[in-house]
Amino acid sequence: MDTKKMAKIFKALSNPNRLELYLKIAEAHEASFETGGECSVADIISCLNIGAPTISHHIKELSNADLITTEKRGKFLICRVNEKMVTEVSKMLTLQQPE
Amino acid sequence: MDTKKMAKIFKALSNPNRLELYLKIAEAHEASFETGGECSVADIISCLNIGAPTISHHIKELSNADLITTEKRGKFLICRVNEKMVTEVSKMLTLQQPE
DNA sequence: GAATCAATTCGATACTTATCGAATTGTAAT
DNA sequence: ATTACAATTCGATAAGTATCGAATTGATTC
Repeated sequence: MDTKKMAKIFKALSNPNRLELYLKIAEAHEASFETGGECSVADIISCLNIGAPTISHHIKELSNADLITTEKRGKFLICRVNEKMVTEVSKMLTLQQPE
Repeated sequence: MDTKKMAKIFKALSNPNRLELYLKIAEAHEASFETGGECSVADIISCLNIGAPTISHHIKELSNADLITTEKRGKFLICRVNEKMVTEVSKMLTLQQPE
């Protein structure tokens, strides 16, 4: 991964509200027994105190950085973490060699 | 670590030039046999194509986010990665439990 | 098809910030 | 003390962005 792409990923996580979005999605991913590993935008809106347009914008940034994937299901937009990307970034941060 | 602090760390890495600064310092850290694990601001200036004032600013941001530590030695400012912080962030990113 | 709810788009605003050149401080060498 | 070099501070500018309210699209239900 080049540094430009890497910087984009960190930028996506650099806003406190957006980071909370990511963490919420990541928590749903961890608690996959209860949640199925997924999390709708509506869930996020109801638990964070910011407007829907802003959240929509943030979701797009996370998705654009390939940190999450999204899937439209009926009225809802379902979000999941892109586990592969996240672990890759985590390793680059600590300069670990890819396997 | 709270999300605000975490966001600050990611913000520090969200600028491509600043990320290159960090990676340069981190590489010196890895290659500690040759470099002693350290890296001066002068080194960085000579290998990146941006002005000294900008670099000074970036160094301060990295340091402010506790990603690096600095130490004045003679005319030079010596930078090192704060390994502890980096591994902690890396774990939070992937939601690993602290040990 | 009217009403409802999820989500997005649009336009505007206020705020932040990356970068620069010029000037300054601080340290070391001559 | 003068010169030289490392780094910082200052002031300015241009670009980016987080957020909002209003309006819109798209899907579901009645």
